Amino acid sequence: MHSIPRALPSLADHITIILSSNNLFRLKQLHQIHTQLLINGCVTSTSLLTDFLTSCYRSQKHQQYPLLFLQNLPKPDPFLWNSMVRVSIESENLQDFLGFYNGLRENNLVPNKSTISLILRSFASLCATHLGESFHCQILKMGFVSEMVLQTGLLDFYAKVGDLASAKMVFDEMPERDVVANNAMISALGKHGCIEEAQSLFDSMLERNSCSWNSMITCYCKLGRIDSARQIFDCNPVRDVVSWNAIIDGYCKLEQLMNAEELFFRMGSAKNSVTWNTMIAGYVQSKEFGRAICAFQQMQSESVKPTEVTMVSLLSACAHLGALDMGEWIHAYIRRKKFRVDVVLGNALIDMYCKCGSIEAALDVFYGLRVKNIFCWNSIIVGLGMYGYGKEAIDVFISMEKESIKPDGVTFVGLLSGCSHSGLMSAGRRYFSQMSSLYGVVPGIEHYGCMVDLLGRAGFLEEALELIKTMPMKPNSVVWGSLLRACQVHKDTKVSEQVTRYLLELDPCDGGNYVFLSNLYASLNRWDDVKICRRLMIERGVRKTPGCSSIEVDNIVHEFVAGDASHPDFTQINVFLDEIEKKLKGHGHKPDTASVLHDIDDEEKEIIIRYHSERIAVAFGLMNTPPGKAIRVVKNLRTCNDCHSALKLISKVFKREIIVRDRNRFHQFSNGSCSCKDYW
DNA sequence: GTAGGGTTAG
Repeated sequence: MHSIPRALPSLADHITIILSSNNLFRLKQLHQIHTQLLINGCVTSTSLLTDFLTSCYRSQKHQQYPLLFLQNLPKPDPFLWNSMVRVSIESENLQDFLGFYNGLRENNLVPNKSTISLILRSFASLCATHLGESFHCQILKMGFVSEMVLQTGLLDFYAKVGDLASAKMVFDEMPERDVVANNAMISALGKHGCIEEAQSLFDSMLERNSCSWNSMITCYCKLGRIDSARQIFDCNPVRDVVSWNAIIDGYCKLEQLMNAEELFFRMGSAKNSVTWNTMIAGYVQSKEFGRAICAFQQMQSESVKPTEVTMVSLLSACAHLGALDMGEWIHAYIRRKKFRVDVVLGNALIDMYCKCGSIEAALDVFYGLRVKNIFCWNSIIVGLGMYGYGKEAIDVFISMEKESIKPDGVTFVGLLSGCSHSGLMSAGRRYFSQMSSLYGVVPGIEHYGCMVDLLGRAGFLEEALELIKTMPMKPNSVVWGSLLRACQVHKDTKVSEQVTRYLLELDPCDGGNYVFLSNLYASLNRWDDVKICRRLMIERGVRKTPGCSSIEVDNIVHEFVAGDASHPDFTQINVFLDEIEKKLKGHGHKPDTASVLHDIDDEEKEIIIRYHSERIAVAFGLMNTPPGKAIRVVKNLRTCNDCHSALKLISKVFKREIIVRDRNRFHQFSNGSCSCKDYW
């Protein structure tokens, strides 16, 4: 009689202690509780138990435990089962979800309404079309037919997975439609571009709330019809913060930042975190990375709480800028604020670390992610390839296969370019031939591009040319460019001329092609052809993209454009560049001027090369960072031969690791050599 | 219910 009351508080205390100490890793204690609970016939408070089981599940160490526990209960508990179904689907773990869901059904229980809603929403966001469809059938069998909330959930599910026909069917079958259902249908129609139908449904509605208006704004924005969207925004009688956010986003998506900002500033203190996120994302989409970071600082000074979404945009900005310090700061901020690192944020971190030159940190994040989607796998495969870790990229691909993730076109771009950067000929050939036969991914022009690059670099110029001639699509300038580059590396001038003519025809506006061609002629001392090239550029109004390099020092990104003297420290940098040059010459460096466009004398050429933007950025880095700290530079173009060999030497002479991200890949210079093994 | 985020060959 009194043995149970005595056992109960101690049991509850036990759970509370474990929960509060955050120590869920003691299996022994778990078993103890488990046994006691079974003996007691589960009389502990359900909410405490729910906390306990969900914490177990979230702790990652004993994820299998809650299922075991529930299966062993003498009497099935609908609340506990429902909770676990919700927790597992919330963490986007379909396998666990199915385990709990099937367990629930096997115990003759039914999911409750809120569980069903959540499942439908999760299926929608996971695009789990088939699961959603079969779930729909089950809901019908369980007799939830006339529940308006669930029908709206179904409607929303079909809308999100892109099945407009089913959405319409659910909608038509609804005995009555409230404003919520109508709104869901409007947004479904809008997503499929059926704007006329959406508009007429909107016009026919007797009751409209702010969501109805906002859905219409979004519909027009999604179609790029910003003027119609603005009209609705302007005459919306129930304008709320969402209306503002929607229209601002519409402008951002069209890169009309001025219009977006005008509204943004007009909002004053009515801005919420979504408004800020929209604007920050807008800056990032328009490649205004610095302004994105400024906006974030302002957001903080106005005490608006940043969210996971803010972090994703900021990380993307860092990735583009190559701002590792800033990226690391954001990562620390994410940890400090205990933001949930889901697949999207996780991928943003992986991408940031990859693009900022810290592949180790990228791998850490990657392996730390419990749920990975195709984007995460692709990011890390592409990343490894960019560093010249082709073998490792293949290893990751193999484990991706083991986890039954189906590779897509991007995966193969990463894999093939990785093989190309590492000179893995046979692996590259094998994956190229397998991608359609074994994996069902039809090679696109980008995959042919990778193969041309792979073959060309390895010196199989004829085979590369043959591939271009037989490929099922018209070769573009990238493909010809790869071959041309290969011709240059292998000093083949026979194929080059033929290729260049195609190139200029295909892409008469790309300044890079002219420069390349001109340099090729220059290296052969064919100065008349150089002149023709330059004249063509002037005639066609094509300009060489100026080389631009950036380096982050103390959280500020400094940009240097080749030959540009506008940086405030320019004079000092210049003096230092002279010093570097002297030291390099002392170590036997001979300037290689082949990449200089102009027909000018050698001394002048050397000066032009010395002012290549990456050299300025590296000099600036050497001057402004403590000894031993790695120097990380991001360049918009490909590094020239001279800079490449100079940087190798600088890394040795100044005892600094230098990491340069150029247009194609990473170069890790250390103690006189480069990670690309001069194969780039 | 409405708003915000990620990978792609030279």
